[in-house]
Amino acid sequence: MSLIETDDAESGESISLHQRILSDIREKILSGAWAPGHRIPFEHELTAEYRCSRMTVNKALSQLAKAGLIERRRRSGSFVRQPQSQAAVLELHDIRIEVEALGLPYRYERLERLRRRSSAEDRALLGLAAAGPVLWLESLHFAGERPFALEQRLINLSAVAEAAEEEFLDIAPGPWLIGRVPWSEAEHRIRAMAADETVADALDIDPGAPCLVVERRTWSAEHPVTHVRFIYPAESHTLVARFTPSQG
Amino acid sequence: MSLIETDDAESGESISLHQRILSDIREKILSGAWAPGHRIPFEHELTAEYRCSRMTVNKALSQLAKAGLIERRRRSGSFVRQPQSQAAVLELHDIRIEVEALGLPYRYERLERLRRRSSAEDRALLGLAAAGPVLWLESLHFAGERPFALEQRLINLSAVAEAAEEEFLDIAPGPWLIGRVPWSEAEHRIRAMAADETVADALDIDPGAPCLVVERRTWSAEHPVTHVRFIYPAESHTLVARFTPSQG
DNA sequence: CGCTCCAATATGTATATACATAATCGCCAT
DNA sequence: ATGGCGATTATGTATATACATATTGGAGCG
Repeated sequence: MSLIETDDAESGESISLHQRILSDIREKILSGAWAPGHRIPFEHELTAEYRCSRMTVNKALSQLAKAGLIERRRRSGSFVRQPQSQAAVLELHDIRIEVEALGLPYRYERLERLRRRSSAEDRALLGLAAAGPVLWLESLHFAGERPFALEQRLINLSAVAEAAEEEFLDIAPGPWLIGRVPWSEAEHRIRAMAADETVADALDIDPGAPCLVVERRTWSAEHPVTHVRFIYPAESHTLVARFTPSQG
Repeated sequence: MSLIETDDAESGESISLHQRILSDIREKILSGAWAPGHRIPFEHELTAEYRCSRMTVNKALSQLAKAGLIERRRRSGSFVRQPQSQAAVLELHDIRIEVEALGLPYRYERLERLRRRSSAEDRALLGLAAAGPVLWLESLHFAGERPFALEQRLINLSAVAEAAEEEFLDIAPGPWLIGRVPWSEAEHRIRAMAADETVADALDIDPGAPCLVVERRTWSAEHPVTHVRFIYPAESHTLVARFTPSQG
């Protein structure tokens, strides 16, 4: 139990009150129950509803505002903002961070791991001139219960020999590579794609449903290191890149 | 000035203390002054340094932790995490240039032009607080014979009054705006979408076909200027962003 | 009628305090 | 030595309070 006894019947959870307010409101917005433009209850009303102090409510609302889900206006209240789909920032390399930024529990699952000599297609993807050993990995990233992204990755074993020893069962290839291999150059390709049967199956969506595909090739000092393809269900994901010409 | 007088000589800024602590620490990390693994000062030390309460420091550190810049461990302190925040900045693209880079003849066609008072939806898209006049434009960009992209644009006439005089029959809104209105901030949202009937009709593709949607909001000195949505048929377009880590 | 100015109101930021929780350090007994 | 256990410590979350700030709506005046 927490500091204060909220004498809810439904509790049993050990999450903080702050987290509960946050996810309650987020759910109302994402489910569409509170449409864009809707005024969400005032802080003092939520204070009464959750029987907590204004600071706690304020912290939750401020967080939602910073996440871009709501907009706060003095003297007027807080309002649901436009986009249904939440933001994952293009700068983030790490899907775990993207998912956790959404306030959802993250889970990683390796589907397949295959060591082989590079095919012509592999070499095209990696930008390799000569044949050599590569590692093929397929994994799923979950946000809560739902698949968040399918990852298909090639690692050039000539550049990262140690990868051959790693099973990638407990750690995703992305975080593993970072820190081990400093990258000197990267290239992103972003496009839309209809889910084929394999992808639809993995992501638990309908075949033909639109997906966002982000492919990244990375080089370390002229040597191709990895090629990775992230496939996101369209409705679950929007890339956001925000920038100012001079300073952030 | 704020609630407390920090009697700094360097101030003059009206930013909150919380913001200052945040950006101070962020800067130390991003500049490399505090390397990954470095233990940043304890909350009570920062409390002394900034002459503020623990809550204020705590809020700033929690925020940095949520952003993934630092890691917090009970009884041990807070530590700098992996730095690699790579900004994948997309260029503000000019469709004419994209098309001509493909070696195809470019053509522009204005479909619709409507001056109106901003609806709630318009204000949400533009990020406007108050109502005011806006200009709605729908245009098609062709590569050779085929539609290359559908453009749907809102211009905030309170910020760019001259736009009301322009018909946009011979010049696309993008090039027109550039140079006339210096932008201070921009935000890209990229996602996949299934073409609805209107879009499918305009782009001459099948309804339900996957499309790449690029939305951009632009501000000029805090004032929302324009919101534009480019819709590309999936098979015709891939965004490419190539970059090297500038530093850190 | 329209303009100014003031009070009311909701959010923004900070304070001081309290207790919970997790991890570590060191003491002590076996 | 060594294994357990309590004290210490840093963070986590919540409280109540205070005052700042921006904006809206209305009263009052020319």
